Formats: sequence, structure tokens, C-alpha cells
Amino acid sequence: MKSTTIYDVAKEAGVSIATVSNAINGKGKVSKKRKDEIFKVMERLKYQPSVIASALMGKKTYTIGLLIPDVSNPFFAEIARTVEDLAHSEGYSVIVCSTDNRDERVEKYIRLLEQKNVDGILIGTGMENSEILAQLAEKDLAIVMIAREASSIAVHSVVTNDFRGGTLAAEHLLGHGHTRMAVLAEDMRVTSSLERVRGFRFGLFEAGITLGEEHIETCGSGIKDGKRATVELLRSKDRPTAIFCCNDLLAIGALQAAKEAGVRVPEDLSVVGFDDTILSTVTNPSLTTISQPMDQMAQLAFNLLMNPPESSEIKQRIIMQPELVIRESTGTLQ
Amino acid sequence: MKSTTIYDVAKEAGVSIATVSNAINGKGKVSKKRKDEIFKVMERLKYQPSVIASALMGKKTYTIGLLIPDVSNPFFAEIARTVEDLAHSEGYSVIVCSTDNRDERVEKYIRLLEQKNVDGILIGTGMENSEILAQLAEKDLAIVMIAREASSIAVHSVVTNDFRGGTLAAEHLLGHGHTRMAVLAEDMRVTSSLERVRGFRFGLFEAGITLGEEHIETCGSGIKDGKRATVELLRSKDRPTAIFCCNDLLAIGALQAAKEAGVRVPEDLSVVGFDDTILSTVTNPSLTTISQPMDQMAQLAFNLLMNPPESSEIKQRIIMQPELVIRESTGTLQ
DNA sequence: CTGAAAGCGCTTACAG
DNA sequence: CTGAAAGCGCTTACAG
Repeated sequence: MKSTTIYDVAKEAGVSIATVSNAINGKGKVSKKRKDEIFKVMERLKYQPSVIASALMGKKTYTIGLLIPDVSNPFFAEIARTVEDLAHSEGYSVIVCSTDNRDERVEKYIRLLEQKNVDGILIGTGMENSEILAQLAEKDLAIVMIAREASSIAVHSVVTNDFRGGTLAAEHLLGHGHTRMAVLAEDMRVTSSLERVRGFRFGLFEAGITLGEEHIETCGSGIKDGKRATVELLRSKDRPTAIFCCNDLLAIGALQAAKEAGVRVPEDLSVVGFDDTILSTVTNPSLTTISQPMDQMAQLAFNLLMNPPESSEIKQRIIMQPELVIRESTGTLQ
Repeated sequence: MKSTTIYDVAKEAGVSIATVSNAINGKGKVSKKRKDEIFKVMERLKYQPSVIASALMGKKTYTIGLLIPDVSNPFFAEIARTVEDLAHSEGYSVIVCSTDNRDERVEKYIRLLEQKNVDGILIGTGMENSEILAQLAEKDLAIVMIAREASSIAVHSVVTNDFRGGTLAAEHLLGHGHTRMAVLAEDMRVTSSLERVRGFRFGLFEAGITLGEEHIETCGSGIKDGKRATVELLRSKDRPTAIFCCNDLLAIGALQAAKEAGVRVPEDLSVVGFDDTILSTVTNPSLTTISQPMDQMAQLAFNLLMNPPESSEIKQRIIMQPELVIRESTGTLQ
């Protein structure tokens, strides 16, 4: 069943398609009477303008792309939801793209999004090779990075002060008297993770404690990875009394490893996560973690995407402050 | 910067745009030599065909819509990821639509998807008013329901035997000697929840136990809802010794309520969830739950969407079997 | 095997 | 205020 087109309503209303188009878009001048007539016909015929056709004429597609490592990771699922709601309220749809932080996927997705003429891309994924981004930045496609750094490429970005987040974690742990600590870092592609580690290290450094390379475990970013790495740590002779994990998933893995090893949290081991996802409220003990103001970040990023600043040469970089959320997984050694 | 069009490559290759189009689509006959030439030019010019333009000619948009209650709910986030991967591997993008099970949202999203000419819609959301669906079913848009029933409307669907799932939960709990049980049901819009309750009831009935209406709490579908309802239940005089929750989120709420009330799980109270999301592995105690073969379901639903059976009059209804996953939240009363 | 031409459903100057 | 016409970037018969 062919759907009704602008021709159908034009014929039905006894006007030209140009007039119908003008009426719909509030362009040109159309007499009130004609306009009412047209709208009545549109209603009767259940006419819905084709986004495809109007996009072909250089109008928007009312679609944006959201690149994230993985929607099934609660942190990104929450971002996706927020972005989706914002977009929806402005008539946009969002195409979700899980990249697993893999360059081929990033590249393939971006190409797909370009072919579909999306109006903008929100990038919250890490990537090895920023060439892809560099190429993108040269086209006139709107791009905003969210919760990730765009090393050296000129794009707008909304990020959390990850360094500060790491330092917050360090200070909290130091406050509980810990001195032998370890870090679970995500893999090198995610720049935010690196910053967190740096910040953590800096916090310890300020307190006169050095965190050796051997106490930084670079693992994946899932629960299993965190568990595996923690099993290692707990086995070592100078076992740490506290672990800072660069995301909540890793922290949960740490919790599980501790439980299996009979190590009590927080009595024998403190664990700090990052992101403050729903998961951190669900574990037992619940997770002390560093939170980012995700809703605000999504809001700002979306706005930047839709209404880029006039002077397009200057790229904005909005930095949000993280917060320490104290729950049950941290405490003083007993 | 205008992107390169088929005209650019045609001119560059010294052929007509028709020939370029044919070469790309493998239509008509184009001599090997010309074809090679054309592809070389395309590469050089970094030509990417416009999906928009070809969609306007009645071709596919290579985009599908996924309607779910909420991407930030891990169960649906996992579905979204699976669907996304399947779609992506066939060159499709997926527009994720979180409906909160609210009709206005469902309606608005569907309209949006129609205007964008998506090639199909996967529906995993509940809705009060099936009229929307009925209207949709009349158009020639491909639709498949996943993990939700389409009451009385003729559409393809891939569902879990929710009734059986409820019964499995009942049998498991009965096996541990429980007799005073309660149910946390999601709200009425989600038909799957109703089936689960019915199945649970049936299981008890077969064992000669009647589950009164007063032991069925209809709440929302989030953690908070589950917690609130459980607080109520634990307060009642003939407090239940086991609770069957229609999803994992509710079950987690139950766990939290129990913890706060000093009720031990599973010693004093058993809790069974549904869905087997990542959350169920993360709680402490971890959650006994009923799992659905989500990957398979997504796979089947996607196939049905892309390759609907010939005789389009007959709608398929694929039913998957749920499984009991025993973890730590259930046991014999002590 | 290849190209000229029509058309998909819109929007946008441009006349009137 | 309103309409005829061109054009967006493709695909598809139809000739040759």
C-alpha cells in the first residue's frame, strides 16, 4: 500500500504541492483559509511527510549517531537513554553503535552514518587510531565527544575531569589509612582510564606514596577482566589493601574475586569503582565509586551537537567535576 | 564541503551515471574493464553512495527500529546489543526507542520510524492500546514482536514460554519446602508478566497450594518498586518465605528490602527473579532466576523481520523454553 | 554492453 | 498569496 504523498494532499486540497509544502513548513505566505484547508486534508489522508525526500533536498534527517563501546554496559546504556530522551524531545532519532573500542567497527559505523546523512555524531568510544576522527573532523558533519578525550583533534567535547576523579579516589583511600594500593586500568585505548590512573597516582604521590608500575594492572573492561586481575593481585606477596578500579565493572570483578578468596570487603580490602552505574548500588557490599554528572554531560553534548557555537574554529571543551560517592566497599583496615 | 556524487564518478570515469549505478549494484551487464575502472575512480574519489537517495527510489533504508521499554534496563540493553550486532553484520543500523511502556511514546516513535522509512520494526515493548499496532499491521511495514505478546494482532512473534517460566519458579520453590509465597508482578501493560504470574500460580495449584490475590503485588518494574513492595510483604503478619519476582530488577529490590529488614536470604527468605540479566550475577547473594535464550530470540526475530515467510497471511509465533538458573538467593528455610 | 530520460517525494527560488 | 519548474542523488525500464 503506497503511502500518501504531498501530491495526494495537493490534489485533494485543490492547490499545488508548493503551497502544501509552504503550509507545512510555515514558509512563504499561505492564506489562513488555504492553510486550514490543507491541514484538514492532511489529517484526513493521514499524510506524513517523507523525511527521506526532504533530507535529499538538503534538509536534516533528524537522526543522530551515538558511538559507544557497548550498550549492554550499564554506564553506556544510561548515557544512551539520556541522549535518546533529549533527542526524541527534539524530534530526532538516535542510531546506537556499539564499537567495542575497535577501530574497524568505529570506522564501519561512521561510514554507515555518513551514508545515511545523519545530522551529527556523538562519540563516546575510545579508538586506537585517531585518523578516522581526523578525517571526520574535516567534513562538515557535526561531532561532539562525550566522556572521552579526542587527543589532539579539534572537536567539541564534554568530559569529566578524570584526573581529579582518580585523585578523589586516592584521597578517600588514604583517609582510611591505606598505603599498599593497586589499580585496575582499562586498556590503553580509553584515554579517560589513563587520566584516572594518573590522577590516582598523583594523589598518592602528594601523600608521599609511590605507586609502582607493578601495581597497575591493565586489563579489559569487563567484570571477568576485573576478577581475573584481582585474583592475581590477591595472590601476590605484598597484597594490596585497597584497589582503585577504573570502572564499576572492574570493581565488581574485584568484589567477586575477593569473595571467592575469602577476603572480606571492606575489612580486609577496600574497593573503589568509577562511573556510579546502577550496578554499584546493587552489589553487596555496595560500591564506593566516583560519579560523573552523566545527565548534564549528555545534555551539554547534545546541545553542542545541535547548536554548535558560531565561531566554528574554536572548539569547546567542557569539563565536569566528578564526585566521590561513599558506599560500603571502602573502610579502614581491621 | 559537498560530498562526491554518482555524477562525479561518472564524469571522472567517462561513463554515464546509469553505468556507475549498474556497476555498483551488479545489475545489468557492465564490462569487466569498465567496472574495474569505475571502482578505481570510486575509491580515488572516496565515493559513498547516498542511502537517502537510493531509499527514495524505493530501495531499503537499511535501518530498523527497536522499540523497548528502556535501554537503561540491563535486560533490554542486552537485547539491544544483540540486535545491533546482527543488524550491523547485514549492513543495517538500529534506531533504539525507549517507550517506558507508554502509549504516547510508542505512537510517537512509530510515527517517526515510519516517516524515516525504516525497513522494519522490532517491538519488545508493552502497550496498553493495541490499536496502534493494529494500524501498523495494516501497512506493509515488517514487524516482529520480541519477548512480548501481541494480543490478538496478526504479527510474527518470538516469545518465551512465560507461563512455563513461572511454573519453573514455583516448582523450584516448592522443592525447597516453601508454602507461603508471594509474587511481585509488573504492571498490567506487560503481558509477559501476567503469564509468569499465571504459570507460577498454576505450579502452586498443582501442588495443592492456592496463591491468593492478596499475595500478588502489582508494582512498577524497577528496583525501587520491588523494594517498596517487599517492605510491605515483610511487614505483613503471615510473611511469605519466598518471593517470585517477574523480573530481576524487582528481585534486586526484594533483596535490598530483606537486607535492610535484617531478613537473611536465603535462610529466612528465598527470592527468584526473571530474565537472568548481568545484574543477577552481581548481587550478593547472587540471584536465582529464570533465563530466556535472548541471543537466539533476537536472532530469530531479526531473521523473521528481514526474511518474512512467503505466505504472509500466516503469522509465525515462535516459542522458546525458559530455564531455571539456580544461584544463591533460594534455599530451604532454616 | 551502455546511455538518455523519467521519476522517487520533497523544497526552493522565481514569476506572476 | 500561489504555482510551474528545476533539482536533490539515485534506480530503472527502455532504446540502441
